[in-house]
Amino acid sequence: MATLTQRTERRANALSKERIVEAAIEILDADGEGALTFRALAARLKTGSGAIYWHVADKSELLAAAADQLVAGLTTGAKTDLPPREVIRALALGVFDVIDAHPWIGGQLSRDPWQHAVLRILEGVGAQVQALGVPRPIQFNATTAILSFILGLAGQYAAGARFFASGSDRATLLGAIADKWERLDPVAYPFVRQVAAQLPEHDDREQFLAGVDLILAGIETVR
Amino acid sequence: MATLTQRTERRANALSKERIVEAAIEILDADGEGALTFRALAARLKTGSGAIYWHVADKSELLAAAADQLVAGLTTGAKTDLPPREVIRALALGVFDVIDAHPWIGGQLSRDPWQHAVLRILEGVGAQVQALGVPRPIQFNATTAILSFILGLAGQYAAGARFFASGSDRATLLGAIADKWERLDPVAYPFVRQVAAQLPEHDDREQFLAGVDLILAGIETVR
DNA sequence: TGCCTTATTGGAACGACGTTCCATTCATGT
DNA sequence: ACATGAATGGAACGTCGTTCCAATAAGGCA
Repeated sequence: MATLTQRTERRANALSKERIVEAAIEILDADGEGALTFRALAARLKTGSGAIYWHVADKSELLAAAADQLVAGLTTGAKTDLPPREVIRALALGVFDVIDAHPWIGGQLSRDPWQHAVLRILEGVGAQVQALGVPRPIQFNATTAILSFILGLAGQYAAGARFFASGSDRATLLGAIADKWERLDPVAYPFVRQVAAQLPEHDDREQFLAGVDLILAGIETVR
Repeated sequence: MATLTQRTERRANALSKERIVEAAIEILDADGEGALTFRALAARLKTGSGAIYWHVADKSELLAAAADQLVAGLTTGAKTDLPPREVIRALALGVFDVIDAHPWIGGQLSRDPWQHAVLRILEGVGAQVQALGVPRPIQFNATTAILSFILGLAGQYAAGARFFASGSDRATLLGAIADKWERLDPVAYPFVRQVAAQLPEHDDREQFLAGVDLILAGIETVR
């Protein structure tokens, strides 16, 4: 164990999984998903790409570790003094805000449902579903329904970030899509044409919360 | 227009977007997402990769076209003689089955929510939500809730396909994950530990349908 | 019929990526 | 001091999406 303590300080400014993940998050936040390469990472850490592989198995492990670090900040600080329903809403909104602040997480979460970060969300939601008084046989289904909804939105949000990153501002691009929707065939796409007007002005966060509430309302009908 | 007709037959066995998309789907179905490269596509079509770019802008357009072709088969044959609730269930199950049969579509749908294939699903669900008698202001939110859930599951299913493709059979791998879940810290992960046992034996399709029903139940509370 | 024009083709080449490899460095226990 | 092994850094490999361009082949036109 003395060996272990020494091992972490063998060199000043030693490389470590923590420092690598930290640098990865900085790159991802600053320049998006596409900017995270082992070359860019090595440059930022002033080392070679080979050295990184001594601490991290591959890129997917690195991304999973980066996502887990940010999701952990959500689930460990959860409050339990609120009613379950409110805890779920707060947790879901927390995930939304993390994705909003770090859009690359959206892609990462929806890409691999078995990473630890997703497990944290599953536990956070599941415990509250249980506390909600949902019968045990359907707790799993109810929880994964909420989780799937969250991950679905995560993916959409990440795609949005990729899209809006390219130059023009959000309102203009959404307006362009709304225009396209309005010019669709009225016979084949009546609904899409109708909601096109709401697209540029709708609030993602509000819409997300509405979805969570809808599922919660559904869960309460079987409680 | 004569020119146009001739253009399509200028050469025998001429390359076309249709033939390219068809070949892409064959590769994707046979060997999965990772197998679709322009080199593999060119080899199957007995041409060069450069020629493909004459008919298709880039890989994302190709994937979107492939996904759209399979989703179109679902939404165009939709029945309207059933109650809206049943049409939504049937449509959702249709999407599930397409993803089940072609797991690469799951990744593609969740990666880009603005592709035409997703628009088709949005229209299919939205029209029925409308028919369900949902008040107009919340039709958009209700529809995107269902859509997000479907896309979330799509992403998870695609990840599952990637995972299960690697060697071992599904039951064994799920059992291994369940084992890992059961060995988690009982204080931090009580819920996950409890549902671990259900993991290897649960039916994805049934769980998916349960989620759809949950959201539908929630929608009916605001109808 | 023979040329000319242009859409289309096929494959070489480019730059970037994840990953592997390995000679080198450096703190440590002897 | 010196041998050991963890850790490093950068070259090199194979593959990918994409670009580029010389070669081709099928009309229209003389």
